[in-house]
Amino acid sequence: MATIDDVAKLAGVSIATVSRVFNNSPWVSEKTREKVLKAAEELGYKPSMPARSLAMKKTNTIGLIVPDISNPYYAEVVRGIEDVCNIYKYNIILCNADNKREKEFQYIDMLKNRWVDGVIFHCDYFSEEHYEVFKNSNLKVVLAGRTTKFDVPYVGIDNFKAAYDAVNYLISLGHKRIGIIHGPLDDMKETIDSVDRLKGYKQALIDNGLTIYEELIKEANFKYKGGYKAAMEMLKGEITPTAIFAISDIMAMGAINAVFDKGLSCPEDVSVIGFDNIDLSEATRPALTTVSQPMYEIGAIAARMLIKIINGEEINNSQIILKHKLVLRNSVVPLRS
Amino acid sequence: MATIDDVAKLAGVSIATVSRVFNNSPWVSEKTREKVLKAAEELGYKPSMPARSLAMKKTNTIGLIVPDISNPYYAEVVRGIEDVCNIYKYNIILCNADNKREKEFQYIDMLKNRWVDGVIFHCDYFSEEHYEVFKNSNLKVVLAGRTTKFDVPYVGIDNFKAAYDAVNYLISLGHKRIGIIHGPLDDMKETIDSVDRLKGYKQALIDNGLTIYEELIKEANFKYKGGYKAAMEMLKGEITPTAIFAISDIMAMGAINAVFDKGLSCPEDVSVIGFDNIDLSEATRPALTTVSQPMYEIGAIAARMLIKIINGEEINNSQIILKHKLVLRNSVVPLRS
DNA sequence: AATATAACTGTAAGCGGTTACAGTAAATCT
DNA sequence: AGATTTACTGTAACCGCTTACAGTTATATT
Repeated sequence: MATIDDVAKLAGVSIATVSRVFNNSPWVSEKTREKVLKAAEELGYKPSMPARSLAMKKTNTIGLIVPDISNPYYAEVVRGIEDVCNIYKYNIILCNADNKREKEFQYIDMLKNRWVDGVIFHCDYFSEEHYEVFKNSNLKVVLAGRTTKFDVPYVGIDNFKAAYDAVNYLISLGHKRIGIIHGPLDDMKETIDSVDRLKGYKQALIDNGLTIYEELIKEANFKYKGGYKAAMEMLKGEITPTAIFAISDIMAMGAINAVFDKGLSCPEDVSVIGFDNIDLSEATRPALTTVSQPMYEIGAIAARMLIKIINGEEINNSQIILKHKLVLRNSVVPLRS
Repeated sequence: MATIDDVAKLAGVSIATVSRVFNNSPWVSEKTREKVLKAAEELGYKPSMPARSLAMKKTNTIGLIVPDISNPYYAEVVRGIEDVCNIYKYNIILCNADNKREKEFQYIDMLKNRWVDGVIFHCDYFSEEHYEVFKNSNLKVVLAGRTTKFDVPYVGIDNFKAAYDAVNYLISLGHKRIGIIHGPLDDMKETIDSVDRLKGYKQALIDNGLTIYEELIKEANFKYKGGYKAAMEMLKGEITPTAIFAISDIMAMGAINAVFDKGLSCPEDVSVIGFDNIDLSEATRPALTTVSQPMYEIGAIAARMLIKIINGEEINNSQIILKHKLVLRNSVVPLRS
């Protein structure tokens, strides 16, 4: 690979001048600029990022930590991030934390050593420990799809409200025995999707004077099979639901199939409502009614915010709650009397 | 951030010694090693990757170019890559080429400037131009999920054979009017998934003495909606299929729903077979019969191969064809007579 | 004409590491 | 005891780039 020295030699100038040309410094005569560009062209020269990073203490790289890239929700968030990074010439180091705390910290460490300009962090729960680590390493960070009580920028949604709305909608259609399939709860800490959504569910029941049946509250793992099993158990119980709220679309797909495999029909016997509004949520039969999260925007806005922070620009509001909305399809109907 | 100098000073040794400690050189006394480690600990020192990359001309980074990360197929391949890179301490720069040639080349250029140690390239078609670019830049590359006639390492499957097997299976069950939903053909170049699978489809029909109906050959875009529309059109035609081969599971999901929405039933009236065996292929009702690709392995093996190449290890076979297999579920039944 | 200014260009010192080579002290050999 | 080897440690050059500062011209000002 040709280096800046080669170009300088061939163009008959100093390396400083070559550098200036490639950094669009205005203090270069047109003639020199052309000479340099021609020499560079001839040698196929492009500045070396590692060298440049070292000299400028800037890598034009951001780290991206997600729990599981094979989950369609995250994949869509990543698309949003990718698109804006592309515009601003940032590159992304992908870190799949595999839902493990330990791996998250490993990755944070690694990203720090790599001098990434910032990181977008999509975790299940932003703990005090996380906060400390980021603060001490003065790594710039913004949370995607997650909120927190700490003073850290984020862009997410109001999970409590979203769940509340979903359940309220079911109640408004006459449903009284409403089941929920949630995810791992992790000590009931706030700002965990599962916890907030479960709370929203309960609050909606309470506010409408309905009973909370523990038998209708099941935990699963955010996967298709988990949703299927949880729904199956619920349907086998004493108290059977007339509607099920699954806190991810994938789990809702499992629930719908469980309803069928139990010999019942959806939505006639049991309504099912999901969460996320992934691409495939319209592919189920019945098509899935769900709470839509703006996944792409979460990613895009988080990326844009991070880049602003990196550039030292002023941010008016660094804790952003995006709007969710109900997407009505066919998996939910009024309770038949 | 503490530098090697700080550590050297605090430990009372030279920077060379510190470097040796961090590179596990055997020529350091135990006492010195401990001193250095303690000093490093105290300062929170970790070697800077950019500096190290520059000095060693090695970044421990690989580039990963995929057409679309939000496609579950790629997501799974990426998981395989991620897992082995993690083991060997490589990091991944994610490049979403968005199915655009131009972006692919842009990314290749960028990866070169970043001195990545190698790239895993998952493209639709590995052209001569690609070949030249990689050869001239002497960037190490291995193709994932793609084969080529060029002398470039790859790990993929035999798409022709896989499609042939799928269609042959349908024929063995008595089907004669078999439709196919393929993807973009791009001038019928070989080693493009769509082209090879379409050829396999045709060959199976020919070898069994069956007619090829042009009306039963539809193009779509590898998405759910595309599969739905293509199937819909096919079912509205003069000659209606008794079985449909969709060359991706997502499109097969669309096809199944099209069958239902046409007032027919699957598999009783129309059998549907997919391709890939993504996670959700068991979530459809009927559960999808499909040709399984070892997606995770494609990624994992490609990554392992690339790392070997980077390390200059000898590779006995650098063009690997993995086995596909039929996964029989419920969306295909024998033709009723 | 002498001086000040503007418009460039080059020199050299970093950035934070690695590593060839040289140097030193202790241990072993003859 | 002197020579040789072993085990470690330090010096300094280098990786490819940026940039402060110091020139060097050419042009404008007085």
